[in-house]
Amino acid sequence: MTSRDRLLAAAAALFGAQGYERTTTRELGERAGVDPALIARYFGSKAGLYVAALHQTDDGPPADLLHPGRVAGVLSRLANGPGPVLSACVRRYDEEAVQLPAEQELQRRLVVPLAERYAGEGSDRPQLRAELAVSAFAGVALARSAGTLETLTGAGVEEVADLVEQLLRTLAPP
Amino acid sequence: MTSRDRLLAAAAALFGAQGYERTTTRELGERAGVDPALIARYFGSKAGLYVAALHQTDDGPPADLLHPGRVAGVLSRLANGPGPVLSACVRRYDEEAVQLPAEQELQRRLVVPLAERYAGEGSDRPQLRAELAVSAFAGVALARSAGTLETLTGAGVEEVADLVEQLLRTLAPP
DNA sequence: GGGCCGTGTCATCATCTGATGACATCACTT
DNA sequence: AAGTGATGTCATCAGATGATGACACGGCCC
Repeated sequence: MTSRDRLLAAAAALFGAQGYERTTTRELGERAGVDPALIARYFGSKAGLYVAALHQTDDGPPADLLHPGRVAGVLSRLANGPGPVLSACVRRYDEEAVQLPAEQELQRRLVVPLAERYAGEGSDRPQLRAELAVSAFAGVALARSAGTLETLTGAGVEEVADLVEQLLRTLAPP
Repeated sequence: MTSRDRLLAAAAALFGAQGYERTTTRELGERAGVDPALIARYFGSKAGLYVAALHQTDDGPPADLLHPGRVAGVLSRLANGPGPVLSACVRRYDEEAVQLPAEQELQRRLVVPLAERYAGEGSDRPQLRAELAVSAFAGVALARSAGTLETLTGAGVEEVADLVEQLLRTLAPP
């Protein structure tokens, strides 16, 4: 594994677990077992590394959140941290070079698929409903991984996923 | 208005709009028209000022989110920023002196009232349902105020409030 | 060997941030 | 007038952070 790849892996882990601002280039370097100056060499800047890491975990055309098991899947994958995409949903970054790509990923991976489902089911304002559903889901997922709400954090994935799916379905009236 | 009060007002505004870490003592001082060193004098530290500001906007016994008009009320009050309490729902603070009081305020103002309503309506796991409802609400409110999701941010308060109330009611099965 | 390029190391910079302590100012009391 | 305490001002510190540029090493081709 090249140093570049090691940095990408460290970025995915640390940015995902702690968010962008709270992750320092020194932490990234240490985690990757690599000199932090290599971030500048390979990605130009910390923001560049963030964007590269964002586009790295790109697994094909995304399924919408109401696809069976998807909510539980995302929730359990969040055990190690909220991930960069959901974090972007509830907060605004100072640097445009970070904010814009994060917005696009959020739309592409979560909002658009859900909006298409809602539209297909004949709901009005499918885009609004989808964005509302995604932000509600993000709230639950982030709160769960933040640990601020003890009962929510302690509950099982299936139990939470069930309730969340009820919510998402509520937004698609027949 | 004393300098102390000016600092409290600035804290409520800036911490609410930008969050704790992204607000500097110099900003607080400038906003209050006061020397930043006074923060240390009156509140001991930046964290002390945060906690004081948190407990300041303490308006009696809080109504639960399903109280008519409450969702819309909170949403419209969030025009100037997410506020310190909701922000605490989805992120964890490094300093315990900040994290713990924020958790308590969140429970007292939003979770407990809703849990009592759910319990009164005979739902099982009322605490879990309440925490899930609050975190979902926080996600929507924060996303709306962050502006990451354009359609959600652009939608009217009443329209969003209607949909959110549907969500909260979904969590209380008859 | 000699030149060249990809890779990595290191020292260092400019900036920001929270905090501190010395000092000044002013009102009020004695 | 002298003392005292509350209030405010200022310079400055120590630490962290992102970024940069000079330099070293190693492989490779001519």
